Amino acid sequence: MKFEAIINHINKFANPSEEEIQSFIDILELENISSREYLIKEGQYCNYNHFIVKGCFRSFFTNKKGVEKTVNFGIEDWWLTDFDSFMNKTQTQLNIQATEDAVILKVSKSNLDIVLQSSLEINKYFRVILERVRIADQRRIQFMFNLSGEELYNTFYEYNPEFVQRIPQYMLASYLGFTPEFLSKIRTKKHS
Amino acid sequence: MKFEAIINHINKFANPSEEEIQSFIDILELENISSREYLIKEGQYCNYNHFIVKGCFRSFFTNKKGVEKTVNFGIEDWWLTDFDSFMNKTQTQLNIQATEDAVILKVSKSNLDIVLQSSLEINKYFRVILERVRIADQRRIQFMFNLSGEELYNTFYEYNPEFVQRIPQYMLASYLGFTPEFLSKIRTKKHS
DNA sequence: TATATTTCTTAATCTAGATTAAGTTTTTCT
DNA sequence: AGAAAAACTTAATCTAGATTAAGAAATATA
Repeated sequence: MKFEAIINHINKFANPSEEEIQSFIDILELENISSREYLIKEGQYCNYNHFIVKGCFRSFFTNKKGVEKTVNFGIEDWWLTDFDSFMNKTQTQLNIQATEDAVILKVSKSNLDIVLQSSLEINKYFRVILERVRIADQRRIQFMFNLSGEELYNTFYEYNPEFVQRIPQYMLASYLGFTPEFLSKIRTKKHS
Repeated sequence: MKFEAIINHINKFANPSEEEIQSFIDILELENISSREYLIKEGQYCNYNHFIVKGCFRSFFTNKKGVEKTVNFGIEDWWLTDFDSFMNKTQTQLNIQATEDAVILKVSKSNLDIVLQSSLEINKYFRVILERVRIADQRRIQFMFNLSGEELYNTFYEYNPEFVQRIPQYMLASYLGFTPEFLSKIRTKKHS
């Protein structure tokens, strides 16, 4: 059923009782999102955290020159939100957009806070996830520092071959921190 | 006394009982670190997380060309470790070094896990801290994408004027992602 | 199945920041 | 206080990747 993915995910990182699972499930809202639809848009208040059951999203902002910069991707079993807006109730600078038809489970900050007030294991679940996100962020920062554009692409391709097929190249270029033209140059080089 | 800083910090983000605080305090080890001493070195297993009571640290790795790249700084009231090594029991690629005489409280993974097994509020404390770290990491990634070297320096200076005095410029340059020579150029421009 | 829109490629030119190298200033240690 | 080490500056040259522009493929829509 519809909560299978999230329950499996929770059980992978914590050991909640039936009641703890139930209290969490009760506050989730299922939603279908079409390709290119937005979960949140720049300027809004991001009151939800979103668990991706199916599909792919990107978060991006538009810089001074009007160029879209992809900050993150999210696929199945990832949580996606703008934490700054979600936690601090500030206006978000990010857009989160579906890159394909998707299904999500969303949870509001206020409901989540209530559950986190009384459930040790749900706290643990989010703590562990955040630890893993921290590791990923640190690794990404290290890569950005250490690798040339070409090495970044090759490394990304090596670890996520199927994902490269799943998204437009210009989004990947933006995520890796360079222009689509330069990515095109790299790919020509690689495949010849 | 010696646990004042950490207790205040915990109470800022969670609401632990006396017993929860005590169970956590019991597993902390106080340590004095001299300037330039290492908390961990590349190749070691990083079994501790470190809370900085006093002083300043930098974490860095050495790239293929032998150049040191500063990944993070930590000052009073920050936790510092290599999460990848700490969580996954892998060899760390990072060095964590004191940039001035320091006092830390360290906690081993195994002891921390025991406390986290039974204390909701200590789980919450670390979850909330990690949420804040996530926000900082995301902001940093956005800055790295969006700002020129000069803008990066000016922004950093604006938000951390006192900190710029506290560390050698070449570490800051490395943290911001460019060379000390380029930072020198920027500063000449700024102050003339 | 044709047309419009989006995405990708190629190539010429340009620029932010790297590299190298030498000299200067500051800090540390005895 | 003096020597050695560490940190910072300046300037010339070089390069990875940006920018601009125009055309070609691929996808979506009618």
